[in-house]
Order: sequence, then C-alpha cells, then structure tokens
Amino acid sequence: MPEPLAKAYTPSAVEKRWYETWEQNHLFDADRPERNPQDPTGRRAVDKPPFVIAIPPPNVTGILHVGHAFTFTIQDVYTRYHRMLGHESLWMPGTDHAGIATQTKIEREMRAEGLTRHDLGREKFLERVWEWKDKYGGIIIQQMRALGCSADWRRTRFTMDPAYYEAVIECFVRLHEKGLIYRGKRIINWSPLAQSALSDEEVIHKETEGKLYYFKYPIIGTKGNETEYLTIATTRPETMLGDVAVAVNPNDERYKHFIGRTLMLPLMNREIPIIADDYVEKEFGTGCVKITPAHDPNDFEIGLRHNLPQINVMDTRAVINENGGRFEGLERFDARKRVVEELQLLGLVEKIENYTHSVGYSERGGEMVEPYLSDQWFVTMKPLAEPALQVVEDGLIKFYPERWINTYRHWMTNIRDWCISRQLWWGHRIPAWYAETGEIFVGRNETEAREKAKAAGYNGPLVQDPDVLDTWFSSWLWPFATFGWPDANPDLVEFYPTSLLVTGFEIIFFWVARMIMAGIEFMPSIPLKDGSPRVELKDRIPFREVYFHNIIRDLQGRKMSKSLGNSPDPLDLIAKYGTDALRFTILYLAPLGQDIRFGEESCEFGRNFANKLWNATRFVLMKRDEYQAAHPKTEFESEDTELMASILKNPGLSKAGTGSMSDHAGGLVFGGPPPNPLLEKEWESKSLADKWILSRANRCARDVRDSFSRYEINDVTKILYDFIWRDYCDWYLEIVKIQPDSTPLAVAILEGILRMLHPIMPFVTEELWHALTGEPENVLIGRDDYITPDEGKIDDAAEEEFGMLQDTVEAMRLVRSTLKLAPSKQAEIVIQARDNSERILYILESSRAILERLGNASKLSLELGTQDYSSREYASEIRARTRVFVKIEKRTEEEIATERDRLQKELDRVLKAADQVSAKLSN
RNA sequence: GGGCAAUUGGCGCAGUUGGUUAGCGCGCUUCCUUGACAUGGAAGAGGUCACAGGUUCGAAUCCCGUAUUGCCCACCA
Repeated sequence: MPEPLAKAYTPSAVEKRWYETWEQNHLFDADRPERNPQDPTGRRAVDKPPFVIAIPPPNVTGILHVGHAFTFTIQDVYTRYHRMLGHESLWMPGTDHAGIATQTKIEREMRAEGLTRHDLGREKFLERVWEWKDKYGGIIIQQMRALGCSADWRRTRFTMDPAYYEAVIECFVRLHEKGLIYRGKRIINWSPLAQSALSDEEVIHKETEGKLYYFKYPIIGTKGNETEYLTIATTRPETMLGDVAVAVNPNDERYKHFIGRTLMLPLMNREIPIIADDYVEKEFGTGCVKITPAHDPNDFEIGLRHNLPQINVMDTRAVINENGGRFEGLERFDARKRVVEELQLLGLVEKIENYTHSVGYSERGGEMVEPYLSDQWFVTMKPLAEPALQVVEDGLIKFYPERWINTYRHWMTNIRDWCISRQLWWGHRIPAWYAETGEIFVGRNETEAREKAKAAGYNGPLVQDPDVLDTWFSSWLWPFATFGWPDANPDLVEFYPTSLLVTGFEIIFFWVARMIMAGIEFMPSIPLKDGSPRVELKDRIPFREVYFHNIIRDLQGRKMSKSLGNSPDPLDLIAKYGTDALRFTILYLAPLGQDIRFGEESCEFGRNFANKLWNATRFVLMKRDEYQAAHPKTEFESEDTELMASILKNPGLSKAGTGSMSDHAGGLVFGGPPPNPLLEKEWESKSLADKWILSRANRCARDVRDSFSRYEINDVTKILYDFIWRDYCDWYLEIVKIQPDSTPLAVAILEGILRMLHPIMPFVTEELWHALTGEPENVLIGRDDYITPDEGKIDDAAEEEFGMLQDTVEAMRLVRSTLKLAPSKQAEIVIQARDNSERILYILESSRAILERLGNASKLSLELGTQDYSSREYASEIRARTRVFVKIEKRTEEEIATERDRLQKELDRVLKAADQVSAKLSN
C-alpha cells in the first residue's frame, strides 16, 4: 500500500529519487533492435522507426541558463513522448569545444596569473585547456539531469573526441580533394582581441555614432599657383596610411578631367593615381573615394580590378606597423586621432561631421572588428548550397514555423564562401603542410602529406599550418560524426537521419544550413540498412523536421544576459519551484514563433498546477478508498476490473504500430470499447457527467496529439491545463463528491491524465502514478503507453447537454451571489426548461442531485413552462436553455446593517476613484 | 535599403479555414478556511481587437495603405 500523500507537493522530495530510478532502469538508453533483445516491458517496438534527436551541443564551458532550460525541455518532452508511443527514442547528448569562447576563457584565467598563451607555448597551453575541460567542462551536462533530461548519457560526445577529430579531418581532406576548399588572400573580419579571423556570421553589425572626416588630397601638377585638391570622406582616417588611389565615378562631370592624374597622399608623401570605377556613387559624400585595398573589402575588389598594390598598415593587434611610417606602434584609435591632428595642422581637414553608421563587432569579444587582409582557408559554398536548398524547398526537411524557409532561401541563394581558418590554438588543427617552396600538401596526417609531397617531387621539410578550424566546421558534422562517421557504424546506419532538430533560429546559418549541406555531401559514403547505397536525398539529410523556437527574454522584453543580471539561474528555480513547474511554465509561455517573456515569478504558475494535480490525486485516492469500502469486490490495481473497463488497451493498436511516425498510433485510449460484453450495459448506464468527461478527455487527447505533431507545444500545455483544471477538477471531481458511482471513472481518467502529462512533468506524474497504481518502482510510466484518443468517444451531444447543466449551475450561483446569499445558506430554487423542452427537463431531472448540491437548494423544483416568478419573492437569471429562480429570504436586521455598511464602503471607494480620475482630466 | 514578425482589458498572451455574447493566466473587487487543494473555490469589474480605407449579409480574422515596436539580411567611403 502506498503511503498517504502529503498535503502539498514537495518536488525536492521526489525528483532525485526518480531520476536515479530512471537511470538505474536504463529508461534513457536507446539501442539497435539486435542489441536490445530483452526489453523488460516487452513493448519496445521494432516495427516503428526510431526517434532521434541530436542535441545542439552546448559550449563545453557553458552553464545552464533559462534559454537552455527551454530548448532542452522541448527536446526532452519530444523524446519522452515518442518513447511512450513505443519508438526506440534516442536523445544524443554532447558538448562543443567552442574554439574562441573556450580559448578566451582560459586566456582570461591566465591573465590573472600574468601569463599569455605565448608564454606557455602551444603544447603547454593546450594541455592546460584540456585540464580545465576535464575538471570543469561539461558542467552543463550534469545540470541537465536536474532538468530531468532523458538523454542517453552513455553516448555523450565532445567535438574534440579523438574519433570526432578524425571525422573533421576526413571532411577537410575530402572537400580539399574535391576542390571545394582553397586558400586565399582576402579581406576578412579580424578580431584584434582573439587575434583571429571571424566568419561573416560571427560579426554583429550595430549602428554606431562616429564621425565622417573630409580630407583634402593635393593634386600633383596643378597648373597655376593655386593647389587643387580632391576631397575624400572617410570614417576610418587611420586607414589612409594604406591608401593607394582615389576613385571617382567615370561619369562624374566634376572629376572626369582628373582621371589619370595623380595625388600626393598626405603624411605618407606617396604619389597615388586618380582612377575611375563604377563602384563610386556620385551622390554620396564628395564623390571621391580613397582606396585602401588592404583594409576594406570593397577597396580590395577595386584594387584587383585596377592592379593596385595592397598596403597593410596594421599588425594582428590592430597596431600600426612599419608600413605606417612614423605612426608605427600606435593602436588603431590612437592612430586615428594623430592622423586627424596632423592633417589639421596641414590645413587638409575640410570638415568633420557627426555620422551614424553600421559597424561590425565581434559576437564573442564585443570589440570592433577590423577588415583585414590575410591568408585564410575557405570553403566554396555554392555547390553545397544548391542541394541543401532543394531538400527544404521540396519538403524533405520541414521547418516549423514554415516561414523560416524564406530566410533560409535568401541566405542560400546569396551565399558567400566560408572562411574556416581561425588563428587560435584550441580546435582542430588544419591538416595542411607547407613546403619551403611554398607548395601546400593536405593529408589526414603528416605521413600522408609527406607522401603527397614526395609524389610531387619535394623531399624537404614540411611545416603544418598553425591555424585551427572554425568551431562550426566540426559542428556541421554533428548528426553523423557523433555516430562514428566516416565508419559505417551500425548505429549510424540505424539512427541516421535523425528525426527532429530543436534549435533557435539565430543559428540557422551557422549551423542548421551547414548541417544540411554536410549530410548531403558526406553521407553517401555510408550504405543504407539493407546494404544498398545511400543515394537519395531523403536518406542523406541530417534530420526531417526542424523546430525553430524563439528566444527567452525577461519581463521587459530584454535579452537575457549576464551583464544585465536578468537571467535567473534555472537551478535556483528548480530548487524553489520544482523541475516540473519550471518545465511546464516555460513551455506554457512559449508560443511558436514569438519571443518568450519570462520572469522568475512565472514559475508559480507551474508550481500551482503541479500542486493542483497532486491534490486531485489525493482526493481521488480518498474517494477510491471510500468506494472500495462500499464495493469490497472492486480491485483497482488489477487489470480486469471495472476501472480498466473504461480505460483499456485497445487491442488493435497497443502492440502493432503502423511503422509511421506521424500517425502516433499505439498506446492507451480513454474509455475504449469494453472488452467484456457484460460491461456493455454498465457503459450504457453511465451518467451524463461520465459521458461528458470521457468526451472531454478524448478531445483533449486528440488535441494534444495534433498540437504535438504541429510543434505547437505551448498549445499542448494549454490543452492539458484547461482539461485538468477546469473540466476534471472544477467540475468532474465536484460531481464525484455527489455521485460516488463515478469514482472508478475518475480514477481511470486521472491515470490517463498522468500519462498524457508525463513527458512535460515527468517527476510529479511518475510519483503520482505509482501512488495511484501501486506499481513497483521499476515499472515506469515513462516506459509505458501514451494515451491516444478514441475519437468515437468524443460526444458532442453529451458536451452540449452538460454545458447546459453548467450554464444552469452558474446561473444559480450568480443569482445567489447577487442576492448576497451566503454559500452555506440553503435556498428554494426553481429551474425552468425553456421552450417547453421535455428533453431539457429530462436532462435536468436526471442530474437533479447535482443541481441540488451545486445550487445548495433546500427545495428544487424542475418544470416546463414560461411562467415568470420574478418579483419581490424571486430573483432570476436566464440562460440559453434554462431559467433559474431563487427565492429571496427575508433578511434579519443585522444582515441588512452589514450589507448597508458594505455598500457604503463600496460607494466611498468608487467616488474616490472618480475624483481621482476627474482631477487628472481637469489637469 | 530589402525582408519577416508583432500590435486584442493594467501586464503577459489565445482566438484554427471570416459566423451568435472576443477567451485565458497574473493583477484588481466581493464573498467563502463545507473533510483534495488558500499553491484553493465562487461571483464580478475591466476591451471602439494600433489607425484609415476596402471586400462581404457579416471582419479581431481576408485585401490595400499608414503608424509604432522588435528581429533578420545587406550596406555608400
């Protein structure tokens, strides 16, 4: 016998225990059918496809925040949901090495000791990072357990695992062999802080207040005494040290005659040409543009067109180098000041205007990014993008919400090459070796590179590229590298493609798009389950559905951030409100496609709901005991009972699924057809309230299933909340108090409720389910069946009829409330069936006990007719099908006095409010 | 500059393909500690559905425009 439940739900008392029980019973472990011969429950389906989610790996340095709690909860809910539907469900966990983020973190730590990575050298530095990683890395993986995450922890992967490393190198080599990876000199986004290149996606453009400086460059060979000038405008004066030309539009009448002549670049005293290029817009600024190919991407292009030299005036720290003449050694912003000052002394500054323009900042470090000329590795994206766009356009991969296709299409059709080299140490080192001759040899390791060199006739020393690969160059392989690619690992064959990707839209380019490309590009080397080659796109894509959720904001709509201190710690929330409360609340607040506003107090909502469920169960257990005392033969725990007559395994569905993921078939139904013909009669004699709650329950189950499949998960929570609280607790349990015969059905419905709610609130439902069913600890609700709707039980007539009863009850309450009749006070009540409807009268009559009790009637008359009793004697209220009269009792002097006081107080309050308003208006 | 969203009672949000009286939670007012739950129950107040026009017998819902807010992309020195 389970112990009696405490008066309120205390999450901390149950969460740890159940999580350990789940792990001990291998609830989260997923395997191929042949590795999973004995399923303890005998219900693991081999005839259904597996359900797989690969986690978007959080940074290994990461600490759980509310955004994580949100995305992980969604993933866990879907994993648990499909597990209950009988799919072998695998949630693949892991972490990302997060090159820049991690390296920055360690370097910051070292700075406190007065060290830089260069003091240690590459090898020692990496040792230190690994030490840190082993000690503190992956905290988030531990924290996910507190959230109740049901990932298969045995499979936890890290993007720098040795096997993963091999996958990354293999990928690089293959793309290089295919000619899709090249090395080139380009203007890239340079982070002076990280001292590394950044990809375009790692740069955030922000409107920034700056100045637009107008400088006069003297023209050489001016006729006459007056020196002529061209005035250029720039936002970055320091780059003028690297100017190699000034460009004008070829059709600009003002400057046409200067084309071909030369200018004297001030401060540097370098003679530079005046050239014509269409890029220059006549209307902007002065119509003259200084050209600095080494420091601006557009200038770089112009420089190529006109065969101009590239003069790099900065070093990697954005300090002026030897090409900057006497400005050498100045930091970029100091140099800017000095350049302007000196030009002012020379009288060459025409004017300086305030100017707001868009400037790039590093996503990680936050510092201003410098467009910088350097040698980097690139991936040619066009050939990869084309099929990746196609699979989304063709619906092989579905986006939820669908509109993200537009964004995706736009990016894929305007895609630019991907700069994948990073001047860091923490990451996958680029597998390229340089010969003294300048030749480059790419290989899986130094031996392979050397062989290639030999074959090319080179036998001298080889030096490996010092740079590492962009973190995303490893993440884009995640859906298959985690399963051992490039090996044709049986797990890879079994579980690829994954079913669902749950992620934020902000990484649609960083990650989602690139995973799709990688899957299509690299998976053909892995055969299908039946051994045939993997050619079709549908077998190569990394996932079939993508659920883009939105970002969590604070109650003011601001982004959660450490510096604002507006991000509550999920672990605190869990300690205070309980895991289920956090999970439920966060999902309830999260409509698909909209930002979520979240504050700590919001969790009260979920906590209250968990407590409601807890107390509903307490009540049902109590009623069940009473019922059993009155019906000694009833055995609630056993399957062949009255209880199970109304909630039984549907023989057509329970074991044999159809193999399709979308139909969600398989599982329990509410009040399925009675297995025993003898119970048929029992069913027929069910009360209106019973038919109603069964209808509502099945409607709820149907809506839940539909919302799950549309990825409208906040609807799922809403539907369950409304059904459980409003229908089941507020109405049905009240009726059970009046009709003890409904107890078995109340128990059955509750059991179903716990199943439906379990993926969302795993802890409280597991606890209550065991209290209700008395199942041993190793029999888990999470491994048992989900509820599937029996749509035949959705009974519109019963709902309509019961709705009429509800209306009538509410009308009685309203009249009583208007009459200030104390709830404890009984009253004489008359209910008329309007329109002379005998059917209504019959329904009222059959539910007389309910009406009597909920209206607290001393005498209840039910009648046909339209007679109007309302007068001094009766107060009345009309509803669609019924009319209610409540007899007015004579008040005692005391009651009248009390009421007068109350009304006076009310009047005072209203008058005061009115005064305030009119005072405001006249102001 | 291009694109995508959003705009509904004090706050946060629902409202599916146009159809009676626009719902919910929080907050507010009044009442209720009757043996599930005060983390609760009952009743109530509070909305010209951003604005303007159009389609329609009928618009929060469809169309056009405007405004405001947020986000994404691009970027002209």
